[in-house]
Amino acid sequence: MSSKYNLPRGTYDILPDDSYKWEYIIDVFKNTAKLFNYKEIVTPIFEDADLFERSSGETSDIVQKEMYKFNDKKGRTFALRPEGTAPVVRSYVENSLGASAGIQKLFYTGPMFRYDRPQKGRYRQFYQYGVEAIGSNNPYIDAEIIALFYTFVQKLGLTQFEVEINSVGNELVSARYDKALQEYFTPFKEELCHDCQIRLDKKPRRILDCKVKACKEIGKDAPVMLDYLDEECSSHFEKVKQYLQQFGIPFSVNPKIVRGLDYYTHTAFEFLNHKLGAQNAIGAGGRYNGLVEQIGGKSVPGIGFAGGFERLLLSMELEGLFSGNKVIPQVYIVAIGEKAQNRVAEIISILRQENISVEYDPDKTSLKAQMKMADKLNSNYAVILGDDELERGVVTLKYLLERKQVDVSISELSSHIK
RNA sequence: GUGGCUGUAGUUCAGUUGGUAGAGCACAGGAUUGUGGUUCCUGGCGUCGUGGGUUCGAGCCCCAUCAGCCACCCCA
Repeated sequence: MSSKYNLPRGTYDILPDDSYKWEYIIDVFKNTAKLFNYKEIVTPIFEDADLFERSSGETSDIVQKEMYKFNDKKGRTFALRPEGTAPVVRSYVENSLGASAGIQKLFYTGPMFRYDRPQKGRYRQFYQYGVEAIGSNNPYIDAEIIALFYTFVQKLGLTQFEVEINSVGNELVSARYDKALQEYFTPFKEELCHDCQIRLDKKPRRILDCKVKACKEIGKDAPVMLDYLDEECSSHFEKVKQYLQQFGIPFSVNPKIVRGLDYYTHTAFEFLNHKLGAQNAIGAGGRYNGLVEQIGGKSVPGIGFAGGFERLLLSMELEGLFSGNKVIPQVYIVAIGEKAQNRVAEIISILRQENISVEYDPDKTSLKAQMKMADKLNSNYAVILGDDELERGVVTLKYLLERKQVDVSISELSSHIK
Protein backbone atom coordinates (compact mmCIF):
# COMPACT_ATOMS: atom_id res chain seq x y z
CA MET A 1 0.00 0.00 0.00
CA SER A 2 2.58 2.48 -1.01
CA SER A 3 0.86 5.50 -2.41
CA LYS A 4 2.53 8.52 -3.88
CA TYR A 5 1.80 10.70 -0.88
CA ASN A 6 1.67 9.75 2.76
CA LEU A 7 0.35 11.72 5.66
CA PRO A 8 2.83 13.61 7.80
CA ARG A 9 4.38 11.80 10.70
CA GLY A 10 2.31 11.84 13.85
CA THR A 11 -0.94 12.66 12.07
CA TYR A 12 -3.78 10.40 11.09
CA ASP A 13 -6.97 10.30 9.06
CA ILE A 14 -10.29 9.83 10.74
CA LEU A 15 -11.88 7.34 8.38
CA PRO A 16 -15.58 6.89 7.61
CA ASP A 17 -15.92 3.83 9.81
CA ASP A 18 -14.67 5.76 12.83
CA SER A 19 -15.96 9.25 12.29
CA TYR A 20 -19.23 8.58 14.08
CA LYS A 21 -17.23 7.94 17.26
CA TRP A 22 -15.67 11.38 17.07
CA GLU A 23 -18.97 12.97 16.34
CA TYR A 24 -20.42 11.25 19.37
CA ILE A 25 -17.67 12.31 21.78
CA ILE A 26 -17.75 15.90 20.59
CA ASP A 27 -21.49 15.92 20.92
CA VAL A 28 -21.41 14.66 24.50
CA PHE A 29 -18.73 17.19 25.37
CA LYS A 30 -20.64 20.13 23.96
CA ASN A 31 -23.84 19.07 25.66
CA THR A 32 -22.08 18.66 28.98
CA ALA A 33 -20.48 22.08 28.68
CA LYS A 34 -23.84 23.62 27.92
CA LEU A 35 -25.36 21.84 30.89
CA PHE A 36 -22.92 23.86 33.01
CA ASN A 37 -23.71 27.01 31.02
CA TYR A 38 -20.42 27.22 29.19
CA LYS A 39 -20.40 28.81 25.74
CA GLU A 40 -18.28 27.87 22.78
CA ILE A 41 -15.38 30.01 21.68
CA VAL A 42 -13.47 29.41 18.48
CA THR A 43 -10.00 30.86 17.98
CA PRO A 44 -7.51 30.55 15.12
CA ILE A 45 -5.30 27.54 14.73
CA PHE A 46 -2.21 29.74 14.62
CA GLU A 47 -1.25 32.70 16.76
CA ASP A 48 1.69 34.93 17.43
CA ALA A 49 4.45 32.58 18.56
CA ASP A 50 5.19 35.00 21.34
CA LEU A 51 1.81 34.35 22.94
CA PHE A 52 2.76 30.77 23.69
CA GLU A 53 6.38 31.44 24.48
CA ARG A 54 5.50 33.98 27.13
CA SER A 55 2.55 32.20 28.68
CA SER A 56 3.70 28.59 28.72
CA GLY A 57 7.12 29.47 30.01
CA GLU A 58 10.38 29.85 28.17
CA THR A 59 11.82 26.75 29.74
CA SER A 60 8.94 24.43 28.98
CA ASP A 61 9.56 21.69 26.43
CA ILE A 62 6.50 22.79 24.53
CA VAL A 63 8.10 26.10 23.78
CA GLN A 64 11.69 24.96 23.52
CA LYS A 65 11.34 22.11 21.10
CA GLU A 66 7.76 21.20 20.29
CA MET A 67 6.31 24.27 18.59
CA TYR A 68 5.54 24.39 14.91
CA LYS A 69 6.85 27.88 14.23
CA PHE A 70 6.88 29.59 10.88
CA ASN A 71 7.22 33.01 9.32
CA ASP A 72 4.69 34.48 6.95
CA LYS A 73 5.54 36.58 3.92
CA LYS A 74 6.01 39.69 5.98
CA GLY A 75 8.32 38.00 8.41
CA ARG A 76 5.90 37.74 11.31
CA THR A 77 6.54 34.72 13.50
CA PHE A 78 3.54 32.52 14.15
CA ALA A 79 3.06 29.14 15.74
CA LEU A 80 0.49 26.44 15.28
CA ARG A 81 -1.25 26.40 18.63
CA PRO A 82 0.28 23.83 20.98
CA GLU A 83 -2.46 24.32 23.55
CA GLY A 84 -5.78 26.07 23.93
CA THR A 85 -5.71 28.19 27.06
CA ALA A 86 -3.42 31.00 25.92
CA PRO A 87 -5.48 31.72 22.77
CA VAL A 88 -8.71 31.79 24.77
CA VAL A 89 -7.21 34.19 27.28
CA ARG A 90 -5.82 36.29 24.43
CA SER A 91 -9.30 36.52 22.98
CA TYR A 92 -10.78 37.28 26.38
CA VAL A 93 -8.42 40.23 26.75
CA GLU A 94 -8.59 41.41 23.16
CA ASN A 95 -12.39 41.38 23.04
CA SER A 96 -12.84 42.72 26.56
CA LEU A 97 -14.98 39.76 27.53
CA GLY A 98 -14.33 40.68 31.13
CA ALA A 99 -16.42 43.81 30.70
CA SER A 100 -19.66 41.90 30.92
CA ALA A 101 -20.96 40.90 34.30
CA GLY A 102 -20.15 37.58 35.88
CA ILE A 103 -17.71 34.86 35.12
CA GLN A 104 -16.85 34.11 31.51
CA LYS A 105 -17.45 30.41 31.03
CA LEU A 106 -16.01 29.18 27.76
CA PHE A 107 -15.36 25.90 26.00
CA TYR A 108 -13.55 24.91 22.84
CA THR A 109 -12.56 21.92 20.76
CA GLY A 110 -10.07 21.55 17.96
CA PRO A 111 -6.67 20.44 16.78
CA MET A 112 -3.45 21.29 18.60
CA PHE A 113 0.09 20.77 17.33
CA ARG A 114 3.23 19.62 19.05
CA TYR A 115 6.39 18.37 17.37
CA ASP A 116 7.02 15.31 19.50
CA ARG A 117 7.96 11.71 18.84
CA PRO A 118 4.67 9.90 18.22
CA GLN A 119 3.62 7.03 20.42
CA LYS A 120 0.47 5.57 21.88
CA GLY A 121 -1.89 8.40 22.75
CA ARG A 122 0.49 11.06 21.49
CA TYR A 123 0.36 12.70 18.10
CA ARG A 124 1.74 15.76 16.39
CA GLN A 125 -1.70 16.93 15.45
CA PHE A 126 -4.11 15.97 18.17
CA TYR A 127 -7.58 17.05 19.17
CA GLN A 128 -8.40 18.67 22.44
CA TYR A 129 -11.53 19.69 24.25
CA GLY A 130 -11.25 22.23 26.98
CA VAL A 131 -13.07 24.74 29.16
CA GLU A 132 -12.01 27.96 30.83
CA ALA A 133 -13.75 29.92 33.59
CA ILE A 134 -12.29 33.39 33.78
CA GLY A 135 -13.16 35.99 36.36
CA SER A 136 -13.43 34.25 39.71
CA ASN A 137 -11.09 32.97 42.35
CA ASN A 138 -13.87 31.21 44.20
CA PRO A 139 -12.98 27.61 45.06
CA TYR A 140 -16.51 26.66 44.08
CA ILE A 141 -15.49 27.28 40.46
CA ASP A 142 -12.49 24.98 40.83
CA ALA A 143 -14.80 22.23 41.95
CA GLU A 144 -17.34 22.98 39.25
CA ILE A 145 -14.72 22.72 36.54
CA ILE A 146 -13.68 19.34 37.85
CA ALA A 147 -17.35 18.37 38.11
CA LEU A 148 -17.89 19.33 34.49
CA PHE A 149 -15.03 17.13 33.41
CA TYR A 150 -16.25 14.33 35.63
CA THR A 151 -19.77 14.55 34.27
CA PHE A 152 -18.48 14.50 30.73
CA VAL A 153 -16.39 11.40 31.22
CA GLN A 154 -19.22 9.73 33.07
CA LYS A 155 -21.69 10.48 30.30
CA LEU A 156 -19.37 8.74 27.90
CA GLY A 157 -19.72 5.69 30.07
CA LEU A 158 -16.13 5.50 31.25
CA THR A 159 -15.49 3.93 34.62
CA GLN A 160 -11.77 3.19 34.55
CA PHE A 161 -10.31 6.50 35.56
CA GLU A 162 -9.13 8.33 38.64
CA VAL A 163 -9.24 11.93 39.69
CA GLU A 164 -6.19 13.34 41.42
CA ILE A 165 -5.87 16.85 42.74
CA ASN A 166 -3.20 18.99 44.28
CA SER A 167 -2.46 22.57 45.09
CA VAL A 168 0.64 24.19 43.70
CA GLY A 169 0.08 27.36 45.69
CA ASN A 170 0.62 30.91 44.58
CA GLU A 171 3.83 32.45 43.30
CA LEU A 172 5.29 33.14 46.70
CA VAL A 173 4.57 29.67 47.98
CA SER A 174 5.90 28.21 44.79
CA ALA A 175 9.19 30.02 45.05
CA ARG A 176 9.61 29.04 48.67
CA TYR A 177 8.86 25.43 47.91
CA ASP A 178 11.27 25.25 45.01
CA LYS A 179 13.96 26.66 47.21
CA ALA A 180 13.26 24.05 49.87
CA LEU A 181 13.46 21.32 47.26
CA GLN A 182 16.77 22.60 45.99
CA GLU A 183 18.14 22.64 49.50
CA TYR A 184 16.91 19.11 50.04
CA PHE A 185 18.18 17.62 46.79
CA THR A 186 21.50 19.41 46.43
CA PRO A 187 23.38 17.09 48.82
CA PHE A 188 22.21 14.16 46.65
CA LYS A 189 23.05 15.84 43.37
CA GLU A 190 25.62 13.25 42.30
CA GLU A 191 23.15 10.42 42.88
CA LEU A 192 20.40 11.93 40.74
CA CYS A 193 20.00 11.01 37.09
CA HIS A 194 21.36 13.31 34.43
CA ASP A 195 17.97 14.86 33.68
CA CYS A 196 17.26 15.51 37.31
CA GLN A 197 20.55 17.25 37.83
CA ILE A 198 19.40 19.75 35.27
CA ARG A 199 15.94 19.90 36.78
CA LEU A 200 17.48 20.76 40.11
CA ASP A 201 18.30 24.22 38.85
CA LYS A 202 15.38 24.92 36.56
CA LYS A 203 12.38 22.97 37.82
CA PRO A 204 13.17 21.07 41.00
CA ARG A 205 9.55 19.92 41.23
CA ARG A 206 9.99 17.75 38.20
CA ILE A 207 12.40 15.56 40.14
CA LEU A 208 9.42 14.34 42.12
CA ASP A 209 7.82 12.57 39.21
CA CYS A 210 11.03 11.20 37.71
CA LYS A 211 10.78 7.49 36.95
CA VAL A 212 14.37 6.61 37.73
CA LYS A 213 14.51 4.47 40.87
CA ALA A 214 17.36 6.34 42.52
CA CYS A 215 15.57 9.66 42.09
CA LYS A 216 12.34 8.21 43.38
CA GLU A 217 14.10 6.82 46.42
CA ILE A 218 15.73 10.13 47.23
CA GLY A 219 12.47 11.95 46.58
CA LYS A 220 10.58 9.92 49.16
CA ASP A 221 11.52 12.16 52.05
CA ALA A 222 11.51 15.39 50.10
CA PRO A 223 9.48 18.31 51.39
CA VAL A 224 5.81 18.15 50.42
CA MET A 225 4.16 21.05 48.65
CA LEU A 226 1.09 20.97 50.81
CA ASP A 227 3.17 21.70 53.91
CA TYR A 228 4.34 24.91 52.35
CA LEU A 229 0.93 26.34 51.52
CA ASP A 230 0.16 29.54 53.32
CA GLU A 231 -3.13 30.25 55.06
CA GLU A 232 -4.87 31.53 51.93
CA CYS A 233 -3.72 28.69 49.71
CA SER A 234 -4.58 25.89 52.07
CA SER A 235 -8.01 27.26 52.93
CA HIS A 236 -8.71 27.57 49.21
CA PHE A 237 -7.65 23.97 48.74
CA GLU A 238 -9.78 22.79 51.66
CA LYS A 239 -12.84 24.45 50.21
CA VAL A 240 -12.25 22.89 46.81
CA LYS A 241 -12.20 19.49 48.47
CA GLN A 242 -15.40 20.24 50.36
CA TYR A 243 -17.21 21.24 47.19
CA LEU A 244 -15.95 18.18 45.38
CA GLN A 245 -17.46 16.03 48.11
CA GLN A 246 -20.75 17.85 47.73
CA PHE A 247 -20.64 17.22 44.00
CA GLY A 248 -20.13 13.57 44.80
CA ILE A 249 -16.82 13.27 43.01
CA PRO A 250 -14.35 10.68 44.25
CA PHE A 251 -10.80 12.00 44.22
CA SER A 252 -7.45 11.56 45.86
CA VAL A 253 -4.84 14.14 46.73
CA ASN A 254 -1.56 13.60 44.96
CA PRO A 255 1.00 16.12 46.18
CA LYS A 256 3.31 15.21 43.33
CA ILE A 257 1.14 16.51 40.52
CA VAL A 258 3.25 18.95 38.58
CA ARG A 259 1.77 20.69 35.62
CA GLY A 260 3.84 21.20 32.54
CA LEU A 261 2.96 24.80 31.88
CA ASP A 262 4.29 27.59 34.00
CA TYR A 263 1.11 29.51 34.50
CA TYR A 264 -0.65 27.24 36.97
CA THR A 265 -1.43 28.33 40.52
CA HIS A 266 -3.43 26.80 43.36
CA THR A 267 -5.59 23.91 42.21
CA ALA A 268 -4.10 21.41 39.76
CA PHE A 269 -5.79 18.18 38.78
CA GLU A 270 -5.52 15.22 36.47
CA PHE A 271 -7.88 12.55 35.21
CA LEU A 272 -5.89 9.37 34.70
CA ASN A 273 -6.54 6.06 33.03
CA HIS A 274 -3.73 3.76 34.05
CA LYS A 275 -4.58 1.22 31.39
CA LEU A 276 -3.66 3.56 28.57
CA GLY A 277 0.09 3.09 28.81
CA ALA A 278 2.65 5.80 29.32
CA GLN A 279 0.42 8.60 28.09
CA ASN A 280 -2.22 8.06 30.71
CA ALA A 281 -3.73 11.48 31.34
CA ILE A 282 -7.10 11.74 29.65
CA GLY A 283 -7.33 15.31 30.75
CA ALA A 284 -5.84 17.77 33.16
CA GLY A 285 -6.07 21.35 34.23
CA GLY A 286 -5.69 23.89 36.92
CA ARG A 287 -5.98 27.45 38.08
CA TYR A 288 -4.01 30.23 36.42
CA ASN A 289 -4.50 33.38 38.42
CA GLY A 290 -1.63 35.29 36.85
CA LEU A 291 -2.12 34.44 33.22
CA VAL A 292 -4.66 37.05 32.16
CA GLU A 293 -2.50 39.84 33.46
CA GLN A 294 0.57 38.34 31.87
CA ILE A 295 -1.15 38.31 28.51
CA GLY A 296 -1.99 41.97 28.86
CA GLY A 297 -5.32 42.09 30.62
CA LYS A 298 -6.24 43.14 34.12
CA SER A 299 -5.39 40.95 37.06
CA VAL A 300 -8.19 38.44 36.65
CA PRO A 301 -8.14 34.89 37.99
CA GLY A 302 -9.05 31.90 35.87
CA ILE A 303 -9.17 28.14 35.82
CA GLY A 304 -9.64 25.52 33.14
CA PHE A 305 -8.84 22.10 31.85
CA ALA A 306 -8.06 20.39 28.59
CA GLY A 307 -8.06 16.82 27.45
CA GLY A 308 -7.24 14.74 24.44
CA PHE A 309 -9.94 13.16 22.31
CA GLU A 310 -7.57 10.40 21.21
CA ARG A 311 -7.06 9.18 24.74
CA LEU A 312 -10.77 9.30 25.46
CA LEU A 313 -11.36 7.27 22.35
CA LEU A 314 -8.73 4.73 23.38
CA SER A 315 -10.28 4.52 26.83
CA MET A 316 -13.74 4.01 25.42
CA GLU A 317 -12.57 1.29 23.09
CA LEU A 318 -10.80 -0.42 25.98
CA GLU A 319 -14.08 -0.45 27.83
CA GLY A 320 -15.99 -1.61 24.76
CA LEU A 321 -18.22 1.44 24.64
CA PHE A 322 -18.65 1.56 20.88
CA SER A 323 -20.81 -0.95 19.13
CA GLY A 324 -21.50 -1.22 15.46
CA ASN A 325 -21.73 1.39 12.79
CA LYS A 326 -24.23 4.00 13.79
CA VAL A 327 -24.83 5.49 10.40
CA ILE A 328 -27.41 3.30 8.70
CA PRO A 329 -29.87 4.21 6.01
CA GLN A 330 -33.43 3.46 7.09
CA VAL A 331 -34.48 2.43 3.65
CA TYR A 332 -32.61 0.63 0.91
CA ILE A 333 -34.11 1.04 -2.55
CA VAL A 334 -34.17 -1.98 -4.81
CA ALA A 335 -35.00 -1.21 -8.42
CA ILE A 336 -35.50 -3.99 -10.91
CA GLY A 337 -35.71 -3.30 -14.59
CA GLU A 338 -35.38 -0.25 -16.72
CA LYS A 339 -38.78 1.24 -15.95
CA ALA A 340 -38.13 1.04 -12.23
CA GLN A 341 -34.70 2.57 -12.61
CA ASN A 342 -36.26 5.46 -14.49
CA ARG A 343 -38.62 6.25 -11.64
CA VAL A 344 -36.36 5.55 -8.70
CA ALA A 345 -35.38 9.17 -8.07
CA GLU A 346 -39.02 10.12 -7.76
CA ILE A 347 -39.62 7.61 -4.98
CA ILE A 348 -36.38 8.46 -3.21
CA SER A 349 -37.23 12.12 -3.27
CA ILE A 350 -40.58 11.51 -1.63
CA LEU A 351 -38.96 9.60 1.21
CA ARG A 352 -36.17 12.08 1.81
CA GLN A 353 -38.66 14.90 2.01
CA GLU A 354 -40.17 13.02 4.92
CA ASN A 355 -36.72 12.95 6.50
CA ILE A 356 -36.25 9.26 5.89
CA SER A 357 -32.66 8.33 5.06
CA VAL A 358 -32.37 6.40 1.85
CA GLU A 359 -29.63 4.54 0.05
CA TYR A 360 -29.69 3.34 -3.54
CA ASP A 361 -26.86 2.03 -5.68
CA PRO A 362 -27.54 2.59 -9.38
CA ASP A 363 -24.64 0.33 -10.32
CA LYS A 364 -26.20 -2.72 -8.77
CA THR A 365 -28.87 -4.10 -11.04
CA SER A 366 -29.59 -7.61 -9.90
CA LEU A 367 -32.20 -8.08 -7.22
CA LYS A 368 -29.92 -10.33 -5.29
CA ALA A 369 -27.02 -7.91 -5.17
CA GLN A 370 -29.31 -5.13 -4.01
CA MET A 371 -30.86 -7.23 -1.28
CA LYS A 372 -27.44 -8.26 -0.08
CA MET A 373 -26.48 -4.64 0.19
CA ALA A 374 -29.63 -3.78 2.10
CA ASP A 375 -28.74 -6.51 4.53
CA LYS A 376 -25.15 -5.47 4.86
CA LEU A 377 -26.04 -1.87 5.56
CA ASN A 378 -28.45 -2.93 8.31
CA SER A 379 -31.33 -1.04 6.82
CA ASN A 380 -34.69 -1.60 8.44
CA TYR A 381 -36.61 -1.56 5.20
CA ALA A 382 -36.14 -2.44 1.60
CA VAL A 383 -38.42 -0.77 -0.90
CA ILE A 384 -38.65 -2.89 -4.02
CA LEU A 385 -39.64 -1.26 -7.29
CA GLY A 386 -40.67 -3.62 -10.03
CA ASP A 387 -42.33 -3.02 -13.34
CA ASP A 388 -45.69 -4.64 -12.58
CA GLU A 389 -45.97 -2.96 -9.16
CA LEU A 390 -45.23 0.45 -10.61
CA GLU A 391 -47.93 -0.03 -13.20
CA ARG A 392 -50.37 -0.51 -10.33
CA GLY A 393 -48.98 2.55 -8.53
CA VAL A 394 -47.66 0.28 -5.83
CA VAL A 395 -44.33 -0.63 -4.31
CA THR A 396 -43.17 -3.58 -2.20
CA LEU A 397 -42.17 -2.61 1.32
CA LYS A 398 -40.09 -5.28 2.94
CA TYR A 399 -39.44 -5.37 6.68
CA LEU A 400 -35.97 -6.80 6.68
CA LEU A 401 -35.87 -7.88 10.30
CA GLU A 402 -39.23 -9.63 10.23
CA ARG A 403 -38.63 -10.94 6.71
CA LYS A 404 -42.16 -9.92 5.80
CA GLN A 405 -43.33 -7.74 2.97
CA VAL A 406 -46.46 -5.89 1.88
CA ASP A 407 -47.54 -3.91 -1.13
CA VAL A 408 -48.28 -0.26 -0.40
CA SER A 409 -49.27 2.58 -2.66
CA ILE A 410 -46.58 5.12 -3.42
CA SER A 411 -48.56 7.92 -1.83
CA GLU A 412 -48.78 6.05 1.47
CA LEU A 413 -45.26 4.68 1.47
CA SER A 414 -43.65 7.14 3.85
CA SER A 415 -46.39 6.76 6.42
CA HIS A 416 -45.55 3.07 6.73
CA ILE A 417 -41.96 3.84 7.62
CA LYS A 418 -41.16 4.75 11.17
C1' G B 1 15.90 14.27 20.62
C1' U B 2 17.38 8.68 22.55
C1' G B 3 16.46 3.34 22.53
C1' G B 4 13.98 -1.52 21.28
C1' C B 5 10.73 -4.08 17.86
C1' U B 6 8.37 -4.06 13.14
C1' G B 7 7.25 -2.79 7.66
C1' U B 8 4.84 -8.96 2.30
C1' A B 9 -2.15 -8.54 -1.58
C1' G B 10 -7.97 -3.98 0.97
C1' U B 11 -6.93 -6.31 5.98
C1' U B 12 -4.55 -9.98 9.47
C1' C B 13 -0.52 -12.61 8.66
C1' A B 14 2.61 -17.43 6.39
C1' G B 15 6.87 -17.53 3.60
C1' U B 16 11.32 -23.07 5.51
C1' U B 17 19.28 -23.40 5.42
C1' G B 18 18.95 -16.81 0.00
C1' G B 19 16.53 -19.59 -6.11
C1' U B 20 12.23 -14.20 -8.46
C1' A B 21 5.48 -15.24 -3.36
C1' G B 22 0.88 -17.97 -0.40
C1' A B 23 -3.57 -18.49 3.29
C1' G B 24 -7.83 -16.71 6.29
C1' C B 25 -11.05 -12.59 6.35
C1' A B 26 -12.94 -8.87 3.33
C1' C B 27 -14.32 -7.80 -1.68
C1' A B 28 -16.55 -9.08 -6.79
C1' G B 29 -19.35 -12.60 -9.74
C1' G B 30 -22.09 -17.11 -9.93
C1' A B 31 -25.15 -21.82 -8.07
C1' U B 32 -32.65 -22.54 -13.72
C1' U B 33 -35.43 -16.32 -15.49
C1' G B 34 -37.78 -11.06 -9.19
C1' U B 35 -35.53 -11.30 -2.75
C1' G B 36 -31.03 -10.64 2.02
C1' G B 37 -27.03 -12.69 7.14
C1' U B 38 -25.59 -19.97 6.11
C1' U B 39 -23.30 -23.33 2.36
C1' C B 40 -20.70 -24.26 -2.32
C1' C B 41 -17.96 -22.66 -6.86
C1' U B 42 -14.89 -18.96 -9.39
C1' G B 43 -11.51 -14.55 -9.19
C1' G B 44 -5.05 -12.23 -6.47
C1' C B 45 1.35 -10.16 -11.51
C1' G B 46 0.98 -7.52 -5.25
C1' U B 47 6.95 -1.62 -7.15
C1' C B 48 7.58 -7.98 -0.88
C1' G B 49 8.07 0.51 2.71
C1' U B 50 12.05 3.19 -0.32
C1' G B 51 17.23 3.55 -2.12
C1' G B 52 21.80 1.32 -2.44
C1' G B 53 25.17 -3.08 -1.63
C1' U B 54 26.80 -8.47 -1.31
C1' U B 55 25.59 -12.70 -4.65
C1' C B 56 25.10 -16.38 -10.63
C1' G B 57 20.49 -15.24 -7.95
C1' A B 58 17.37 -11.77 -2.12
C1' G B 59 10.99 -10.96 0.63
C1' C B 60 14.64 -13.55 3.27
C1' C B 61 22.12 -11.21 4.32
C1' C B 62 24.53 -5.86 4.90
C1' C B 63 24.05 -0.33 4.90
C1' A B 64 21.12 3.94 4.56
C1' U B 65 16.45 6.18 4.61
C1' C B 66 11.23 6.70 5.57
C1' A B 67 7.10 5.05 8.34
C1' G B 68 4.49 2.41 12.33
C1' C B 69 4.43 0.47 17.29
C1' C B 70 6.25 0.57 22.40
C1' A B 71 9.29 2.86 25.99
C1' C B 72 12.49 7.15 27.62
C1' C B 73 11.46 12.23 27.53
C1' C B 74 7.25 15.17 27.62
C1' C B 75 2.38 15.70 28.12
C1' A B 76 -3.50 15.81 26.18
